[in-house]
Amino acid sequence: MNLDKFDLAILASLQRNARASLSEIGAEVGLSSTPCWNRIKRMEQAGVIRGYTVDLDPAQLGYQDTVIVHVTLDDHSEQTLYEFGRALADIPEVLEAYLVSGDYDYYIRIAVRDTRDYERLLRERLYLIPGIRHSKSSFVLRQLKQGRLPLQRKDT
Amino acid sequence: MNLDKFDLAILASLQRNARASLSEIGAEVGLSSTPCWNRIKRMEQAGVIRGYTVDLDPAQLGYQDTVIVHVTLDDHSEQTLYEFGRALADIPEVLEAYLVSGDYDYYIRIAVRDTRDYERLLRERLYLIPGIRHSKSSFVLRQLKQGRLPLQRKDT
DNA sequence: AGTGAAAAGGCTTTAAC
DNA sequence: GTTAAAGCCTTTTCACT
Repeated sequence: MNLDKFDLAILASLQRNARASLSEIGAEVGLSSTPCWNRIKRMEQAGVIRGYTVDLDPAQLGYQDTVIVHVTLDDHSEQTLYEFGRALADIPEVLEAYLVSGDYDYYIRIAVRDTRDYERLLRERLYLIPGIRHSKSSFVLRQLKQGRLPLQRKDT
Repeated sequence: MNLDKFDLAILASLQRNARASLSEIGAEVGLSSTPCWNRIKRMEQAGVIRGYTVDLDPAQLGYQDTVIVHVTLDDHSEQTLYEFGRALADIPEVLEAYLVSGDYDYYIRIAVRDTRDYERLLRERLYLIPGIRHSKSSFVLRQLKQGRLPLQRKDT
């Protein structure tokens, strides 16, 4: 899908505030609300826009800690991978999970209420998944950055 | 801040669709639009709601790959940490950065257009940051999960 | 606290450029 | 592709429970 500078400006505006009104967005990007609406619908249809969500403060919702877990599986068959993905999908505290190249097979980021909750999660959920050969946890001491996808034209 | 089941239901609704109207949210949670509006404003004020954003498809915006970089710094002084955080903040492709316990000091997730872009980023941006002792990159082969913070009462 | 109504404003469509 | 205008729906306030 081809996106011009107005589309990218609209996306950047939505990244900053997805609940802004169409006239606010239009004023930001230099367009009236009608073309903004048309462009947004087009991008939703095309799947460039996957949805709109809210940025919440984990600490105020009881999640004091973030843990990054590295996991290696016993074998690398498609079936094992699939089952591992399914098992992770069932654990609500798992916020991100990546299959990666390199020493470890998976990087998983989980939100935990505290260290007790972390211990419970590992014992009662993660370690019950069959096929885990090895895992290593790192507690997040500080989040240094939470960025948004940079939006600019490829040819600039 | 104390959140009751209605607050949590409103947040869950906003997680699913942050652009829903107040009447839609109200219908979902079993309230009229007025108390929904009041509760949302209260949660925005309190910082539970940090903002509203859009979920975009990175591939359609030209970012085909995700790389996770582990970085160790030369020393662990607060000043070095601060400067490293500042430098990362200036790199738009850095989407997440965590200071962690364990073998490595930082986990960084970056969005790259392709392997050439990755090489450029490392050489022209990341490796120019002073104080890096060691780093290791892992390419993401597949994203297995992208979850949202679980929202439920602590006492249930 | 919540509801419902009313005013103000914004969204979405149609039509015209 | 754009803008302008019309009708409708939503947001927001307010009075009342």
